[in-house]
Amino acid sequence: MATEVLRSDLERPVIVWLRDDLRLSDNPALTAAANCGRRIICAFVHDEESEGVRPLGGAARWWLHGALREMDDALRGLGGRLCVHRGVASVVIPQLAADSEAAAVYWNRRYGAAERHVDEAVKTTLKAQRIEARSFNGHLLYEPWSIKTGSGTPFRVFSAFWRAAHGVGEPGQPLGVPARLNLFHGPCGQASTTGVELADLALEPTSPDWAGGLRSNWRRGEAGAQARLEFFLNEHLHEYADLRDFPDRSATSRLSPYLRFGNISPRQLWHAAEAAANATTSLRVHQNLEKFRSELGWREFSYHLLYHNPEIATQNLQSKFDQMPWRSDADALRAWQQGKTGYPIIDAGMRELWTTGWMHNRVRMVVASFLVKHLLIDWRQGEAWFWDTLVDADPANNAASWQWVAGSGADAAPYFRVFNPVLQGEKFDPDGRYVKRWLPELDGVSSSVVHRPWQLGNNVEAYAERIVEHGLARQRALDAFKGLG
DNA sequence: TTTTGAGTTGTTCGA
DNA sequence: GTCGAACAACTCAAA
Repeated sequence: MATEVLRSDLERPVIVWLRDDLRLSDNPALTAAANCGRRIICAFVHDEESEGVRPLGGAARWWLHGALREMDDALRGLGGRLCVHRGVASVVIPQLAADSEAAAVYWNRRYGAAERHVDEAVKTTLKAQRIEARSFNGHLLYEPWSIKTGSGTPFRVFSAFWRAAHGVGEPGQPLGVPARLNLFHGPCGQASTTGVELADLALEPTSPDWAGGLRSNWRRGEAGAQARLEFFLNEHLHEYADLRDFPDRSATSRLSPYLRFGNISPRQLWHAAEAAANATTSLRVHQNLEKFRSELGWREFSYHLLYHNPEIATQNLQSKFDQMPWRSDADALRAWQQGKTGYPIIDAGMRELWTTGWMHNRVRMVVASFLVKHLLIDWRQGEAWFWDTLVDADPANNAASWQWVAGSGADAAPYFRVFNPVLQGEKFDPDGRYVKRWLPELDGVSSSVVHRPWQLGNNVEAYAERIVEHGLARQRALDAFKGLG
C-alpha cells in the first residue's frame, strides 16, 4: 500500500516555470527538477495583466519570441516541448499545476517589485494546494540581500559594494545541462484555456515588419549566446580594458540581451572568462578579466539597487531631483530619438539603436547625457525610449544607468559632468569610422571635422543642423542642476 | 567616536 | 602646447 502511494506520487510531474532564464545550462530550477526524478513540464506564461508588471518594449518582445522558439526547439530535441500560456501568472500557474496534478513548481527568482509580488502570490496559492513551490537563484552572482554595509544597510556606492561582494566568496561553478531530462511531451494543460501557440502571442512585428535590422544582427537564444561568448573570449577579451570604449572596435561582449533573457547566466560568464584568461599569455590578462567582471558587477549593483528601491524606474533616488525644471520639448525629443540632433556621435548612436536594437556602451552614456543635460529632458523619457528600442532593455540596468547619468541615482555622476559630444567623438571615434557607418550624410568628410560638420559650411547640407549649441546648453544645464541646491 | 580620503566612464579655464 | 584646479554633496570604510 505504502509503495503504491509512493509510486503514484512520483508519477506526478514537476513544473519548471521559465521566465528570464531561457536556457538549459546553468539553470538551477531545471537541474533541481531533473534531480527529483519526476517528469518535467517546462512552462512559460506571457503575463501582461498582473498589477504593476511593465509590458515589454517592442525590441525585447522580438527577442523574447526568438528565445522562446529556440527553447522550444531545444526541448523538442530532448523529447519534450515548451508549454506557452497567456494570462495572469498567479492564476495560470496554479491552474496548470492542478490540471497536470503536479507535485511541485520550481522557478528561478526575479527581483522587480511587481514580479516578486506575482511570485509570492503563486507560492501562497500553491502551498494552499499542497503543492511544493521552490525558487532558486539563476540570474545573479549574489543575492541582493546577501551584501550589506558594516552597519547592515544596502550599499549606495559601487566600489564598496563590489569589494564587499568579493568578500562573500567566489560565485559557484555553473551547472551543466542536466544529463537526464525526463521531459513531458504531451499537450499542455488539457483542461486549461490559457494554453496558446507561440505565434498567438504576436511578439514579433508583422505590418510593418521593422525587425529586419534586428534579425541580421542577432541570433537569439542559448546557442547564440554560447557562440557569442566564445567569439568574444577568443577575439576581444585580450584587448577588452583598452578598447571597450571605442565604438568602432566591437570590443565589447554584446552579451547584454542574452543576459537579459537568461539565454546565458552571469556565473557562466564569470567562470568562462577566467578560463579563457588562464589559457592566454597576452599582456594585461588580469586587467582585462577584472574589467569584464566589474561590468558584471555593475549589473549586480543595478539589481541590488532595484531590489532595495522598487520604484527605481519611475522615482528619483535623490528626491531633490523632483524639483528639476525638466523641459517639455516634443521636437527636441523626436530629434534625439530619430538621430537628427546635428551632433554625429549622438545621431550615429540613436540610429544604431533604431536599426540593431543595441547601442555601444560608451555611446549610450553620451546620448543619455545629451538628452538629460543638453536638452534638459526628463531621464524617464530616455529610459522609456531605451525600454522600447533596446533588445537588452533590462528592468535594473536601464533604470539604474539612466539615474546614474542624470545624477539622480544612488552613486551618480556629478552634476557638472556634461559630456561634450564633439570631444567624446574625437576621443573615442578619432577617424570617424563609427559615425560614418551610421550617417551616410558624412561620406567623404575629413576625419578632422567629422565630429563637427557644421565647420564645413555648405558641404554637408544634407546633414541636420545642431538643435542646440554645446556651450549654451552646457551652461543652461549647470544652472538648472545647481539650482537643486 | 571622529576624522579622513576615495569614489566608472568629464570639461573648462587659466597659469 | 601641457597641467592642475575647480566644478558639490554624500557614502562608506579604514585609520
